[in-house]
This record gives sequence, structure tokens and C-alpha cells, in this order.
Amino acid sequence: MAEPTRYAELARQLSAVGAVKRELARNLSSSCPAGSVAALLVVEEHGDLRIGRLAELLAVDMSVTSRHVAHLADRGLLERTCDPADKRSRILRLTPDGRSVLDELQRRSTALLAERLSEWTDDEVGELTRLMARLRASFGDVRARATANT
Amino acid sequence: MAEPTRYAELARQLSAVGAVKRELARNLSSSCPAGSVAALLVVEEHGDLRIGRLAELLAVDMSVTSRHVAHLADRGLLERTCDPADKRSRILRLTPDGRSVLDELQRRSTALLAERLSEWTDDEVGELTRLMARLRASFGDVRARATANT
DNA sequence: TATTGTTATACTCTATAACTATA
DNA sequence: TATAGTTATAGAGTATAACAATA
Repeated sequence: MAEPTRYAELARQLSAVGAVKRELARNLSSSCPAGSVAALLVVEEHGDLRIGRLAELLAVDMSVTSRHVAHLADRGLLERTCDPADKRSRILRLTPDGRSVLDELQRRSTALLAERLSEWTDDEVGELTRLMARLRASFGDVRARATANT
Repeated sequence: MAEPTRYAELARQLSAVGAVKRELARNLSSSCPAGSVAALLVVEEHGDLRIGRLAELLAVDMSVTSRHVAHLADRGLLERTCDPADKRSRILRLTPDGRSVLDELQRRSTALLAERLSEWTDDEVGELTRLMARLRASFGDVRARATANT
């Protein structure tokens, strides 16, 4: 349990991190919208999954996810196959093209971060990444965890 | 200088942190839009400043900032006074009402984070906050630094 | 001429609600 | 009845471009 002022400072940094994301997005200027890329990344990270599960992991409404998935499928970056066990469901899978897009994006974001964070040590970058992942697990995955077993 | 894979992992976490921000915003459900609150926080943090400077710190276009500021001024949370040294400029200042809104929001976000991050130590929360602030300084403030002396 | 700020327009992301198909 | 997904609509956030006032 941390001191109360710690939480206020963290909340402020969370609000301010939007500036970093905007700068990153501007410099990457991908052909694929950022929201769709976020969805693609989750599919890559978690492997095949349903749309509802993807929505939980993204912490957005299923309707939003459905649109992103439709967009990605139209572009051939994602594959929607019917779930034989539940004909209402559709299983999402990354296509080779989808993987190419992510690889390219990763290559460019890595180069950009390497430039901007040249004064950071390996440990510092790793520590920030680890803590952000833990923040997501502690804070953002509540709904995802709650329904992960259904 | 960190290993290349570190940067890719950080980029992924930056993409995913949106989920945390959405969860936070949902649970706070402020009367004031998140974008305007972000602007208000920067004014509080940096003291009186011009709209152009605020736009740099937020890493958004000045037109966007102008709209947020107009919205905040309409609600009486921000004050726009003319700069005597440059009649094109307007100096922004937090009003007592603006401070009240931020105080209330801080109170609620602190309570929410305290609940979700109950297993984090004081040092861990502090370290994440420190690294996020440094990320913002290293990555996001490039344009802001470049024009800070003009 | 250049700069500060505003406004008009368009695009992306999101949520809510109504709907279809299946369980 | 309940659930998985889709679609229509509306609201917030942002960028670009055209504009007004001042430097």
C-alpha cells in the first residue's frame, strides 16, 4: 500500500502519457489506424480468440471490436473462422499479411524508441515495460479475468 | 542503450495502456471530458501559459487546444486574460472552480488506484510514476523543448 | 510577412441501443 | 431466455486548412 500522494502522481502521468502515444503515432504514421493495430497486437499476443474475449482484453465494447475486426479482415490482416463448437462465435487468427504489418510496425517503432530513449539503460526500459504490464494486469484486466473461464 | 527487443516490448505496453486509461475514465465518469481534464492538469502543473505552449505540452494541434480551452473557459474552470506584451496571445490561468474540479478528480482517482493497486508497494508505484514522467520527458517533449525559449 | 489563436470540416475511436442468429 | 456478434447512431478527440488580428 503506497502513500496517497503516489496515486495522484500516477494518475497524472497516466493522463499525460497520451502525449507520448500521439507523438509515437505521428512519427509512425501507419497505413493501419492505431485502434486496429492495438487489436492486432492483442491477437498476436494471445493467439486465436473470440471477438468478445478480444473486447475484454482491449477494455472496449464488443461493438467497437467488431468494427476493428471487420476492418482488419477486409484488409486481409485477420481471419474470421466459424467456431464449430458455437456457431455464434467466430475465431480470430492473424494472417501472414497481418504478421507482416506488425513486423514492419515493430521495426519502425523500435527504431524510433531507440533514438528517443538512447540515454536509457536496458534495465530502465525493461523496468518501465514490466511495471506497465503489471499495471495493466492489476487495473485493466478485471473484466477480462472475471470472464476468462466462461 | 537497451536491447532492441526491449523497445518492441515497450511499444506494445504503450499501445496496451489505453485499456487502463479507458477503465480509469469509465470508473471516474467525470462531468468534464478527459481531454479537457488533461489540459487542465497541464495548466495546473506548469502555471500560467499561452495556448500555443499548452498545445506543445499536450502534443496536440493548437486548434484542438483552442477548443478544449474554450470549453473549459465556458465552464469557468479556466481564465483567458490578454497578454499585455503580445495582444495576439492569451494567458491561461486556473480558476478556483477549476482547482476544485481537479481536487475532486484527484480524490476519486486516488481512491480508485489505491483499491486496484493495493498489492503494490509505495516504491513500486513511485518507480512507475518516475519512469513514466521520464518517458514523457525523453519522448514527448521534443517539440516543447525546441520552442520553450521562444 | 510571420505568428497567435479561432473556426469549419472530416476522420478515428468509443458507447448505447436495436437487431440477427444461435445456445 | 440468454448470449455472440453486427450495425446504426451519436459524442468526444484529433488534424488540416482557411481565416482574423497582431507582430
